[in-house]
Amino acid sequence: MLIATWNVNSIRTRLSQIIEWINNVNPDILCLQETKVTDDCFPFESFEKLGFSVEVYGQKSYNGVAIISKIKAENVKKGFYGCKDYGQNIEIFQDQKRLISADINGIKIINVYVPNGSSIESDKFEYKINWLNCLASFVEEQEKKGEIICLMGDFNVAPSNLDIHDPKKYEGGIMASELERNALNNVLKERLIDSFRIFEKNYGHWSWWDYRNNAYELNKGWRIDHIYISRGLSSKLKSSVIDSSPRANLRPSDHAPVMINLNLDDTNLDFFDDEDNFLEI
DNA sequence: ATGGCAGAAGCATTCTGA
Repeated sequence: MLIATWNVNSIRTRLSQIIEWINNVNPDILCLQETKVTDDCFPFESFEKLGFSVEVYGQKSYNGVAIISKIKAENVKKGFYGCKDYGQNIEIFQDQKRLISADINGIKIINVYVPNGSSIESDKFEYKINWLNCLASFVEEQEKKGEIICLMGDFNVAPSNLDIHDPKKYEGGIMASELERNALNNVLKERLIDSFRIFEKNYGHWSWWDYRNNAYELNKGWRIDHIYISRGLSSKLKSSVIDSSPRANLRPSDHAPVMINLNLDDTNLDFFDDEDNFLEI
């Protein structure tokens, strides 16, 4: 089963590119961020005529998330709920449509568009940290219920300096600060694994390139789009890749899709064989 | 160091993104 995430930076502007990508890659689940449309304007038919079901949680101009899936999503929930450890009222997050979750194939799919935060000094930065803390509580509750989780999306955080083309230049700044990394690690704890880092340990793999300064042509990128999976799913994980090819399109999104392949059929796939040390991360 | 680019709203220019 192929599961993908892609910040498309406007579903309407990117629609033909997304359809082309689906036809090439044939994902089973595609989580989108920054759709930038109200739900009544979402182009449902373009996906439904390809046999996908569509769940959306959008707003005008900003944010917006969607789950496109071959198997119909069950128990679809829009926004945070049940964040018991989070002290503040979750109502403050409801006006920004940044999270949608659903059950597909026995997996709790959680699709997030984490706030950017603007700059460390900004009020938006505080909002970002609070949002991540609320997400930590949300994931905690899901885990307590015994859910097997696949948490993916645009996190707007580079987990380590290996995930930034010039870590010295951006050290301590937005998407690279210790506060953000700690907040992200508090979401993951020991329960969720960065699927990409199971296979690739080295510097030099990006999911986002700034539109400015020829960043894509110069390959000056960041890895800020992630797919995190429950440890219990790790034995099913066959691959995790960033498909940078759509970033070379005319009028591209500034983000590339990221995807994993899960082998849900073969329950005997041994993840800890003699050659591999995948979980030593 | 600064501004560079892109999208939406809406029709000039501002806001936001990362």
